Amino acid sequence: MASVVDGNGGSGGLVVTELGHIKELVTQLEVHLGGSSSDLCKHLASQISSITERSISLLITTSSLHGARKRSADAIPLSDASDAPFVKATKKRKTMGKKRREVTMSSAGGGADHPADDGHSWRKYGQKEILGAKHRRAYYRCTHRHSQGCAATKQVQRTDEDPTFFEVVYLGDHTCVQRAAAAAAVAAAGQAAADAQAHEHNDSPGTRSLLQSLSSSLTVKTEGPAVEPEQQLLLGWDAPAPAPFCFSSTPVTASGCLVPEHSPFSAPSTSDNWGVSPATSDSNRVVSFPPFEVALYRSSSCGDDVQFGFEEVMSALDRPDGFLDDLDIDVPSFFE
DNA sequence: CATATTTGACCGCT
DNA sequence: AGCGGTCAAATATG
Repeated sequence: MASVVDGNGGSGGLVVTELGHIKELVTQLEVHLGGSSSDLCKHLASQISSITERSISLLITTSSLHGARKRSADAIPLSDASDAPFVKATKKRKTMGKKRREVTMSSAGGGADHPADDGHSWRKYGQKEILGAKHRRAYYRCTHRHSQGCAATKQVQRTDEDPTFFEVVYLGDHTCVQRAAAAAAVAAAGQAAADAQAHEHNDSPGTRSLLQSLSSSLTVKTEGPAVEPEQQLLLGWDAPAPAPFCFSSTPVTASGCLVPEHSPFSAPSTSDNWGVSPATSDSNRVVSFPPFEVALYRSSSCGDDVQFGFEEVMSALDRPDGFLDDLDIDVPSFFE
């Protein structure tokens, strides 16, 4: 399932969070069981199922990290998300202790040779054949490494199982101010959506790939090649919220990431909890986000930004250092 | 010309 | 010694 791994041992915390969600959902389900809305019950049930799967997967992934942390070649994980060893210290900078986050995502629209844009600008600095892997791994660093000393890097590698998916490992936090890119992405998405709306049967490849790119950039790959929209929720997003990102001016429904047109927020019942960023210059385009993780974990990395690229949100899902460490559990022993 | 990518060499770790 | 990660010169791109 959701292959998002926090290398600082936050998985236990995530699992706890997920289990909390499950409990909450079960409670709701109980309330509605005798009631009128069988649809609601179905919805809740599928939420529970989906979150449970995520939790299980988290546990599996984590235990494979714990148990087979030596070399990647012999540690073929159940999910394809953890085949890389921990980043090792090399020449210049110690990378040990960097935050590590793994995401599996589909290729940018139409099977490009790179995953969808994540809102940051990256500069490739190397690639390597990796033992035991079918595809080479590419290494990227933040474009602003020199100008702003941003130490964020990422590694991108096609998965063995499905070459249209990429495993992306993010290392370190962005310390750069990267608002332009995110704003551009949002604006572009809004523009593309506006275009699509204007010409109803717009099939222009440019627009399509832009939208595809956007939507796939917002998808955390879960278990298999075929991903249910229900399962594409990012870890920890609150239950009834259908999508991690909502662009109020984008009427396109793609992969459950974008919302129906007239409702600014598609979350039916909890939308009033959502934080709303007021800040795109165009008042028509508003980025909204569920309050929970973003409010709680939105950390330091990019300052006071009001918009969230994919990376920002993934970052927001991370706990600040030390936070919830007390809740960290020894997953393998927890399982036994 | 500035900036990005490619690619073999290099380095540190196991 | 082998591997993965990075450097940096050469090359490509705009």
